[in-house]
Amino acid sequence: MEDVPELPEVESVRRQLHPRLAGRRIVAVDVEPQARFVDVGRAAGGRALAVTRRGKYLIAPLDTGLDLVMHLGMTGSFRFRGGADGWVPDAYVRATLQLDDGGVLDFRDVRRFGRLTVVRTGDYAGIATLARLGPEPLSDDFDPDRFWAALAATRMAVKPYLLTQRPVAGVGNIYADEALWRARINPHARRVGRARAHSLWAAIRAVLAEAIQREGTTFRDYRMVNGESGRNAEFLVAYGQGGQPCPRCAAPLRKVVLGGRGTTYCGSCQRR
DNA sequence: AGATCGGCCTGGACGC
DNA sequence: TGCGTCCAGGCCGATC
Repeated sequence: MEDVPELPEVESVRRQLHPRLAGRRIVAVDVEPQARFVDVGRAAGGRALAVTRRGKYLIAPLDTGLDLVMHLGMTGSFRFRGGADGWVPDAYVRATLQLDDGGVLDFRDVRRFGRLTVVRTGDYAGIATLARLGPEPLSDDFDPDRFWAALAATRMAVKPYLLTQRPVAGVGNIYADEALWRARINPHARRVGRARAHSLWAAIRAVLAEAIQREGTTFRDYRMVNGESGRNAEFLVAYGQGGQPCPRCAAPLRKVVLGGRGTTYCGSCQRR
């Protein structure tokens, strides 16, 4: 069971990172040499205008015509040194930003799946998933009929398709299982009609909005910038609940591998 | 072009 | 106790 950061976790990080980073000039950058860190040194000298989010990506536009694009991967977190939370850097700090107000921001990432990339403003062509990212689920751009059309246009099973980030941005393994359970859709389903697509559309929005209110799901690794855990884990009804009775119909929840990912669902009340 | 699959990376859980 | 093996998983790139 892994608490990989998805949209609610990344949004919770963004809300704490923005006030500390926006308006600050990045004085120096120190990254460990690694393929997943691309051109990060170019961020030095730029002033961060904001910290925004698209799907699971954090984006800090700089006043130098560049964007610092950040992805937490599986275990990534941002922490400031010298704060009230008592954070001190450990062996898992992979990158450090020095700010003009004396702030020192560490990017900690045990498994090194996180990515930091500096690109020209808005030029995401070299970041394939970001370039093809679907609409933000909690914005008006996420339209139920367009979502239905996207599901109808693929031959993939619905859950792996959600994980591609193309029909909608920011849904990962945990919230895909939760939303499919709530919409009563079997994750293997390859045909999703209009009414069911609309149910899934609503379920995705509800599941993500509730998780944001609880500042994300922490099992072990996920932390916000202030070091605190999210409070959503105890509200999960599908993910990680294999073998437990379905809260809706009491049949035991099944745990399978689908598209190479652990998947928990109710074989009784989630229909193909 | 869309779909599929292996690889990346590491600590922790598990088996003997 | 200690060692080996397996597992988790977002994204990317190669391949069909």
